[in-house]
Amino acid sequence: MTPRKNASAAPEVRARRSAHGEPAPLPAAFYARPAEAVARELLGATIVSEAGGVRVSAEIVETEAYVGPEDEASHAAERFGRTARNDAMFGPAGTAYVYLIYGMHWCLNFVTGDEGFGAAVLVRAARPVDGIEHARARRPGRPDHELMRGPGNLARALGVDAALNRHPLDRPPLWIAPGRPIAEADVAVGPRIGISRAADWPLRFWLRGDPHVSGKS
DNA sequence: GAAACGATTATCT
DNA sequence: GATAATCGTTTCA
Repeated sequence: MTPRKNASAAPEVRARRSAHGEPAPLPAAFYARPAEAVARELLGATIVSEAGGVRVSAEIVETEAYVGPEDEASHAAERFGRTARNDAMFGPAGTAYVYLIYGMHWCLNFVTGDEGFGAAVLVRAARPVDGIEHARARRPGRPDHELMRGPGNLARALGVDAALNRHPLDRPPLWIAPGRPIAEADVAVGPRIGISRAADWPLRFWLRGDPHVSGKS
């Protein structure tokens, strides 16, 4: 059987700026492509969160792609179908999918591909840029390079929880702006972390050698 | 219904 | 390296 086609149109994404000098958010078209391409290109992009009324921004340094119904490690794998938990993953590209793992940690994902397809990018780690004092307050006792290291920690430091499930990622209180371009030589690719099925698929992307990346230090 | 598990993290030995 | 924390979802009877 032929797998359903994911969207593949490559949008022209330029870092336009608003009148206030801030980069315009990435448009929905950026996300309406295969999850692995979006995951790679999100490296170096900026997350801005105003959740909780305080502003925190960070540069994405680690992502994972969950590529569609054939991906057995995905919450949107074919054997699950569309359920109450994973429903947001089938929503429009460029919206958030936020879920609770191990009963205590929120994980932030960006929905990719065609609406109804079921793919997303998990944001695993970032480097705090602005509002780091607020991130420290949410992660007391942690050194700065661990504030957003790991998906649960990142969500905590940014104030992300279920209230942001399905939120469009081009507007407050949570949006993504283009960041610095990352050369291919600085990008590492390998298997995803913490999964048992499709454990060898190389769908994790990170900045080589960056101390804010999760995993072994 | 009941039991097991999970896209994790912190802490203990 | 091993394990507790903690709860919604999934799996099994």
